[in-house]
Amino acid sequence: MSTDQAPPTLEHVAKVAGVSRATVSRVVNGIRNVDPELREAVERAIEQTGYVPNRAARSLVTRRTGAVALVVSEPTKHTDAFAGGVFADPFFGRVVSGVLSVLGPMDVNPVLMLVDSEKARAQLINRLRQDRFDGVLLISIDPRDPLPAQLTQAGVPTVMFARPARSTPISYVDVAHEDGARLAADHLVARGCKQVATISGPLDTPAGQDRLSGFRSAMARHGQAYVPSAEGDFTQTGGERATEMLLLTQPFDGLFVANDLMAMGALDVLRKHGKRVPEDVSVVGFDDSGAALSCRPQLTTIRQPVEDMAAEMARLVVDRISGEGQRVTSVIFEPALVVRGSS
Amino acid sequence: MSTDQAPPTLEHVAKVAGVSRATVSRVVNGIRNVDPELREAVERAIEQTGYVPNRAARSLVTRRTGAVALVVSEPTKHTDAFAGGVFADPFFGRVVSGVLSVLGPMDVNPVLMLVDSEKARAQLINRLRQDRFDGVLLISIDPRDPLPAQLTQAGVPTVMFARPARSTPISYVDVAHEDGARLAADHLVARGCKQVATISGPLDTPAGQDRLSGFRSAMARHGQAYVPSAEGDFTQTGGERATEMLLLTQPFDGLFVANDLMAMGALDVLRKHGKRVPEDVSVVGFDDSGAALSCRPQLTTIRQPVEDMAAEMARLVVDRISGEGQRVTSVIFEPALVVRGSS
DNA sequence: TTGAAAGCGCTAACAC
DNA sequence: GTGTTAGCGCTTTCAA
Repeated sequence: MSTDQAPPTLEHVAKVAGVSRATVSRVVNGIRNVDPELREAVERAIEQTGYVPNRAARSLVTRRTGAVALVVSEPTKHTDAFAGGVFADPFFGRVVSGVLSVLGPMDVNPVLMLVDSEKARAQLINRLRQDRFDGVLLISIDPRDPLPAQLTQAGVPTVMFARPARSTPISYVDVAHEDGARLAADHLVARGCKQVATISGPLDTPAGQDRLSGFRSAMARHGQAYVPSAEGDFTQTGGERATEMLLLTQPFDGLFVANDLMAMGALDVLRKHGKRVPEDVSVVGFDDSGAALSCRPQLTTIRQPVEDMAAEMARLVVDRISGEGQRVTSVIFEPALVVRGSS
Repeated sequence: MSTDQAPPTLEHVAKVAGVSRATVSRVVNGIRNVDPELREAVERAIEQTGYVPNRAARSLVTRRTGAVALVVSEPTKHTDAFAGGVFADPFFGRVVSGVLSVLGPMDVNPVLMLVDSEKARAQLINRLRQDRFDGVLLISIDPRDPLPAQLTQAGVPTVMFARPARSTPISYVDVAHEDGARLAADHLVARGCKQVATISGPLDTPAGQDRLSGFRSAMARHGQAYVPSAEGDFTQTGGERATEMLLLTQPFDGLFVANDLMAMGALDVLRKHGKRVPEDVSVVGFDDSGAALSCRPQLTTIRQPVEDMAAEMARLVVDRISGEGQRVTSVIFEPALVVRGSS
């Protein structure tokens, strides 16, 4: 009855069932060529002993660990983890939630790793060489991140969340940024906006580029040839600064902001300048993050199905690991307009 | 030059260095009794071959995996992962960040697990019996969660984030809830509030209880014998409802809300009822979560050093695993008042 | 269809 | 101090 008794082994089960280790192994691994009677005997023995296979022993021979790494790759260490950092963003939790929803039931658990330095990157590569992970789920922030290319080259099954900035033969899931931007444009026009402007994300990121170009071309189709824009950095302060800039140039009655965090900043600045939202300026954000709900007025925004995307990302690695999905694949999700108070 | 060449083994290194496997093993594991010259030769050979120890092989013999589980234990599966769920809360990311800050450098990586059903719980216990984790970091939401007791009983080194509702001999980190509540009380009184009220958390949770009782006793010391209160559930809507209730009873010019999310809801309802914050009612929240910054006015709140707490939690498991910290321990952190616009 | 036996790469006695 | 050796628990040829 002691707690730290040695757990039952294959050998153990074999003895109880009166068969060889090999047979037990076959049953455990669901290999067909086993006499039904023996199979049943083995199953009873497993039940009886409470046998659970030892993963270390198994992966020593199979060279598979049944583990995938969930890697967050950030350019530099953020000193204040609270203010900066992906982790502070609820987005991270949503990814985790989506990933867990598919991996959990498969008995695969993601191992969390933060890569925020050269050293950490080397360590990750090492870990992979130790056979510690069968695959990698990668969230990369920095557009100049060498990690996607390194993982591809190392031959590690990898799937990214969002298309890498540098063109790389790697699988990823993403949202149709242009379509989202178009939804925003259509909505603003439908609300009667005559003169719209936009705050873009960093233009060295795919999301920054695509949301801007998508918005511009949609507005062009609506007859507005020129859309004033200011580049932001996806942070609240960045959104504030960009709004100030925009306010200096031309008047506008509609504003598309490339993410919710910046949109929050925009809301503040607009209020400070005596502009009422949505009466004077209609605002649309992007993401549908928690921020969209916590500001006043609540944000009309473009929803990214983050959990679904993360779930798909997990499915893709699992497929690649099992050898089913050999080719590099991308899965693009459609965003949706969520109308709230800001427009 | 092929990518999938078999990685170098101990044997390999031993041959290159001209010593036995045992010696290489000693060097790798930093055991002292090795001739400096040989040690150097071995180190060169390791460098040269690019050797990295195989964790599976190692843990097969040591019965240690060098992995800890980061378990989030929720009562039931939340259908809408976005709205509900711990993961949507930025708090989760902050915990992850803190945990990673100590585990990362130690080459230990947390394995993420969500326990939201009986089945998942059984699976976790199984995983532990497979020797897959050396320790567990547990975030438990439900006050009736049997997991803390189960892990204790199973003899797994476990450290919890926040004191368990059911008294259990288990290690944990927590914040001094009463002290935080006292800070809030002192602040409200200092701001000139004459009649304060409070919205508590669920009274079946330690946080709910302690913040309420701490606030009440601090107010008693300030001469306010009775503090009207309404019980909330730590959600924004819960905060709204509780505020409505409170507004029906007696007037108040100061309000302590047991967490920021509920405080946000309170802000909305107060505004709706024509109460200005902080002119008519001073509001203080608890947590200093992202929500505190994203509402208007920004929340004066009691800051929990979540990252530090999480980091300490990680240190505690590591100590317990290495056998240094054998006794059940608790580490309590002091909260701090953060003054912003709401009071 | 089943069993015997050879390792997977490592650590830890134990002998030298 | 160093090497030899016996496993850790499992999968997987290879014979039977």
